[in-house]
Amino acid sequence: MNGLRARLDILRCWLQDRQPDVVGLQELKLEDAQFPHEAFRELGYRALTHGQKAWNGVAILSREPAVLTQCGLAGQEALGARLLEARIGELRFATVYCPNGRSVENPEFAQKLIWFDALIDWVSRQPRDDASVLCGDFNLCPTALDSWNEALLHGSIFHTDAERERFQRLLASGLRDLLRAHAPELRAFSWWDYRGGAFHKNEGLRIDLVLGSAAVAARLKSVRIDRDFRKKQQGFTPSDHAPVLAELS
DNA sequence: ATGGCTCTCGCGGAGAGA
Repeated sequence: MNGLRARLDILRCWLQDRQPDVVGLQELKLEDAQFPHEAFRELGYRALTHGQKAWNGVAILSREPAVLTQCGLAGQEALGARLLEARIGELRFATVYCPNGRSVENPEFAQKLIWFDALIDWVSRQPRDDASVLCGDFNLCPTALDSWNEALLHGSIFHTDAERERFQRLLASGLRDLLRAHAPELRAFSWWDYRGGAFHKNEGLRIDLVLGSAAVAARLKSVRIDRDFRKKQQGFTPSDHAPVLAELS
């Protein structure tokens, strides 16, 4: 996202073009009082928000009424506003902005792992038979297939065994990586660095994921990464992340 | 990738992102 205020125009284009029912947003970089509810209301969406000044921040947009069920990850508030969950009809929908970690040597990396442990605890306590979705910016590549250059980057940030072990524990708690459920061997990225022409060289990472419970996976029709919106749209600067779209029956 | 963009805060340039 890189800031909702800076990306509101291109987000509006995307909502109008793709017409999603429910959306998870990450990296709002604004306080709740600054959230542009009216802009979304005009497009038919209501919003739940968990923001903070300048950094982080998550939101859920929906056409149907949403009931807030979780705001923030318990015990991890010091790492910022990074988790929000709501019930929308029969669907439990959570979105996360997982910590970056900066580098393996940085103290923030250890904090990232602890944050993931808290996320796994929270997910593990949820009912197994729910239709539930957990989506967002996970700031890790689940497997070698999800990186443009595993040989170069293995062991560095997003590519460590410690991060991947956390991700496997999330899956073990009863979630499927929906893009992999739909396309086990597909090489597809969701993020490309702004610098050095990385997008045009397809030097990207798949770090933006939609996870779903068995009940959701059974209803899965398609998942795709909306690469077109990593490009400039109507003169509006894109995020360095592309949206990920999952279609359920 | 030893950091070549693009944000935020706040009025210059530092810090964060991934």
